[in-house]
Amino acid sequence: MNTDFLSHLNPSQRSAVEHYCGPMLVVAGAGSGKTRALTYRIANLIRNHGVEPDNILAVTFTNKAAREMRERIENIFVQELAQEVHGQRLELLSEYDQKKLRSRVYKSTTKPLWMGTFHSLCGRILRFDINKYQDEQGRTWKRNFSIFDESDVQSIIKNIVTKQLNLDDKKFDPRKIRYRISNAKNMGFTPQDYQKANQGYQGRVIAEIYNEYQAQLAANNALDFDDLILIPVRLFQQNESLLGYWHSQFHHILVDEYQDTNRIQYDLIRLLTTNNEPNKKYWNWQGRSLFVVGDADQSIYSFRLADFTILLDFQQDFGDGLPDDDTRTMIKLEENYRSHENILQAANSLIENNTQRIDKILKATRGVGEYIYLYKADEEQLEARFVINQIQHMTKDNPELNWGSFAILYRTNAQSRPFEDLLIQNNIPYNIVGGLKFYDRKEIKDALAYLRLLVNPDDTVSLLRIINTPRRGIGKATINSLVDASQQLGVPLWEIISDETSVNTMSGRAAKAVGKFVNLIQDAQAKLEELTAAEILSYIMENSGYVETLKQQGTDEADNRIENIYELYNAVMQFQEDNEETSLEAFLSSAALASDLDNLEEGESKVSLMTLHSAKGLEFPVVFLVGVEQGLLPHGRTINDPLQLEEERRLCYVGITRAQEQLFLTYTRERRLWGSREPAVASQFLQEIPEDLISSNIPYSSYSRRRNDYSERTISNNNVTWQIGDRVFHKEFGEGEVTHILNSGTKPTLGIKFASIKRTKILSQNSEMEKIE
DNA sequence: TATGCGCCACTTTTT
DNA sequence: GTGGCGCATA
Repeated sequence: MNTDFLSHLNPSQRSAVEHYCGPMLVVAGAGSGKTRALTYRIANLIRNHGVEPDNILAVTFTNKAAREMRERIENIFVQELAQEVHGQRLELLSEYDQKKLRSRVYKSTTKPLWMGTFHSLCGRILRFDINKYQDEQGRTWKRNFSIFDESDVQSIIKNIVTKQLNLDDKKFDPRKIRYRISNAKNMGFTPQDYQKANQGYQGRVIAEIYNEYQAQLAANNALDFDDLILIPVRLFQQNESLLGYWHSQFHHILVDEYQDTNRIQYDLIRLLTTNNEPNKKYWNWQGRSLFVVGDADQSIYSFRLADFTILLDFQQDFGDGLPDDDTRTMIKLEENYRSHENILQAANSLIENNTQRIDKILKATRGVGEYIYLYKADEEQLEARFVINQIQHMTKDNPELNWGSFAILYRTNAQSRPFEDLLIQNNIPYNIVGGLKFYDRKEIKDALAYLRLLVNPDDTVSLLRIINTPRRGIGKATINSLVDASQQLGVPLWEIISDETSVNTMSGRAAKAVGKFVNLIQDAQAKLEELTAAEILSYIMENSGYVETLKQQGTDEADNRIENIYELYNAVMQFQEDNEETSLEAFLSSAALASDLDNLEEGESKVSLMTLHSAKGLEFPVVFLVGVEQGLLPHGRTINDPLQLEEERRLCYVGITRAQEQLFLTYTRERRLWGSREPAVASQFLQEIPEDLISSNIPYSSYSRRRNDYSERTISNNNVTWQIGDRVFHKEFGEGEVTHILNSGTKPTLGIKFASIKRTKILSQNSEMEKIE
């Protein structure tokens, strides 16, 4: 058995990769090579244990991560095949031979893998089996279901609140209700469950809205994001033989970013792993494994009910039934291959302030590196000016850096604007993740609505979106009477308008317009079999007059929209090239689940701008973490809740650990919020980073300024006065010397160098330590 | 029936 | 500062 390809893994990575059957938790710190462990594990299962690729289920956090992992696995096998078939390295082969080998590996190995996000994988399962599902009210769905996006969902809920139930949308804010419903689904609650758990008027009303919302989803033959996971779980709970089928399909299950799974995702994994085995500890691991990778310190999605205690409980949940031995079912990866030591020390010191964590320390492998630079700007425009200046100078002086080496990370999307403005002014190419997504643009949503309607005529939301777009003389009055008819008969709107007798009851002009629209859709539907998805798109955009109407407008905006539609056409073409399953339906699913991050191309020479959440899993040579201020990071909404504050700290930790070579932290004196200027205060997190790691002598800046704003010489608390140089005795760490005094937060804090530990400790003064006089 | 203007709330993070 | 929505007007 050839295991050569595992030779460049470190011992911990290697034992994770070579673990065969049974449960395994890999606690993988930032930059410790967890993606590598996952990819090599999958390759190893196939290569050395003869596991069939389609018996492997691998859950990633983004579509992009899935794509990258697939490529990496493909490379491993293609390289090996090159040796085997041609006796030389892949790079030395002709392009034709390389392509041939790739396509062989793709067909036999990477394509059959079940790899993707929870949402995309569940979507795939539902395309097979959703017709077997019935909810507690007897509602059913068909396999050509639509996936509604957030704005579709918002407008449905708003409509239920204000129109159907005549409620005050101040008291019942549709956004908040949407959030409640989403949470309920992520807990696995039906409307009835929700009402049981939330007694009283509020609970009753929300349960009623939730119920009506479900009814409308069913009427549209549509699902929301949460349903994609909730419905498979319910389906598996109600249909034993179906669960049995999928359980025996997936022999080896891998879950990345396990700290950010929520209850319903956990339920799904548990069902698939154990076949709904009631025993608390699952034991039947013959030929099976569950391999999860995560880092509780990087759990940043609790707002969508991610719960890192699921990770902490893994060994209890999936113990192998043998006497407890932590090391058999857990491996820690603590060696960091990404960042310089200064950066890691800053990250370690920061995260040590959290109480909710497994103790884990990142060990540096890459040398000390430069100081972390801290910069205070007068206001956010100057903060942006500073960052862009640094980027320009650094690229000029360091040939190894290009625009793609830099990332600007922030807490909220709204902070991106000043950076974007300056990047545009200075002709610096950039990629921004978030903001207005491609698939959220009006013209793209319109085009997709046409396509959705073709595939799923029950999708009334899409139908209403485009029935009079472009204008074709079907006015409000006409639409209202048709909608009334469909509601009275309990029949989808499309059935009403495509039925001749009901159209005949309308005025001649309206009837003619509706008839023409129905013909347009039916003609396109008739072509679904013979034309490709891309051809259908261009057919419908042409024959509906959509593009023509834009052309007539002749404005820049209209031209832009036309270009975006071509862009969509290109996206469909690309999809057809990349995937075996090229149906319109498959394209629509992937478009609905596409995230902005998926378009971020690595290797492009562009500065990256994104939120800290989006940056998870990425790395950059130079990182600017901007807006490190109280109210922003930690965010103002979290400051009063200790648990949420810890999550903000983890978010800051994620930001810091993205940096490979160089980290800049910036904040401002004053920031514009909703038009008015507000004074800003340095983030409390800055005080948790040892001062000797930080410098304010910024390399390329005339703005450099001494950093003494929050460093005092003495501090008094509980009648004890501390100054730098004082000796202390600490219960746990022993003797040490005060090296820093930090005094701008709520609690006075000391930096202390203990003889017993290498790093400077940042501690608030408490009973655990005494001053030695 | 289409357009345009003014008002409101909005900013936490996303598959 | 801005995007979506409702109302008034031609």
